[in-house]
Amino acid sequence: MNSDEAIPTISDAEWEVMKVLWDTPGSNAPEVHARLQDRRTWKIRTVQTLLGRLVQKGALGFEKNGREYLYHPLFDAETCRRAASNSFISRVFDGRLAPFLATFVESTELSAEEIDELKRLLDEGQEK
Amino acid sequence: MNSDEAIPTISDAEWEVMKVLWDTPGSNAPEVHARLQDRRTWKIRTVQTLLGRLVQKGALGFEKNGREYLYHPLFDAETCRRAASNSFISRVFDGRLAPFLATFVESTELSAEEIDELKRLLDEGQEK
DNA sequence: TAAAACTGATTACATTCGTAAACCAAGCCC
DNA sequence: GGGCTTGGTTTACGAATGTAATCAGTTTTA
Repeated sequence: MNSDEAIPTISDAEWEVMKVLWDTPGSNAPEVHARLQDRRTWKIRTVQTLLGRLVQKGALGFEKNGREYLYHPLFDAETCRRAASNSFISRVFDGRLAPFLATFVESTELSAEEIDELKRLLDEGQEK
Repeated sequence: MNSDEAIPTISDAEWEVMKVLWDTPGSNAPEVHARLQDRRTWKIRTVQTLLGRLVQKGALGFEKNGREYLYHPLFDAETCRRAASNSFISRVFDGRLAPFLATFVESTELSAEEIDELKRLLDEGQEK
């Protein structure tokens, strides 16, 4: 799994494809297409275009297996999510996490259970 | 301040302009340009284009003052940030906030002070 | 009052993105 | 063995984005 190279920028539509391949790496285009059925109404051509672009960007790799291509992520999900999060927080919240979290807390979009879970997470972080 | 209408989608570059106008609403193009000097090397033409697009999108309004236009946001910052955050979290984290926060906690990108602040925020949310 | 300076409007142009259709090669079916 | 099916490659095309240059109107200035 690559970790040194610059993490490519992944577009909205491309995220869906990446998520499928993190879940089941080594899928070919029809398989990815099938696994997106419930969320997106994309034609298989659309999925192939996205796969091709992700390969070009260096986000995906593939091996040929006979005439089919088996795609797999070149970066793990954590790495990509972290990069996207940092970029988002810095763009919208000037890099400050607290105001971001405050947005959710104040708008009561969090259940009591979620709040507990988040507090537990923070506790764990503090112990390290 | 508008709050009923659909919140427009604001692009990366446009966020910078919005942030200036939330800070000092009623600025004209040259003023916005000046306030961006430290962060961006945009020409004033670029800033004017962004202002125009934001007006078109319904994110900004303006009044004429003689020959100059004074721009002001039509949505408050909280509203826009919340919309952007929801969209981001649902795109990248399938709508679940905990994994997002875990990303930051695990990567030790948070100082002890920040963790304390976040916990305090969560406590406040819980009291409501 | 004619030129200079300031401000906004219109037009431009290359990239990226969303969404494919068209085209082509390799197996498979009869 | 010549289509039909399946899988991938190339090309397309409009909207959004980043980044302006040019044009035009107004006010100030020499």
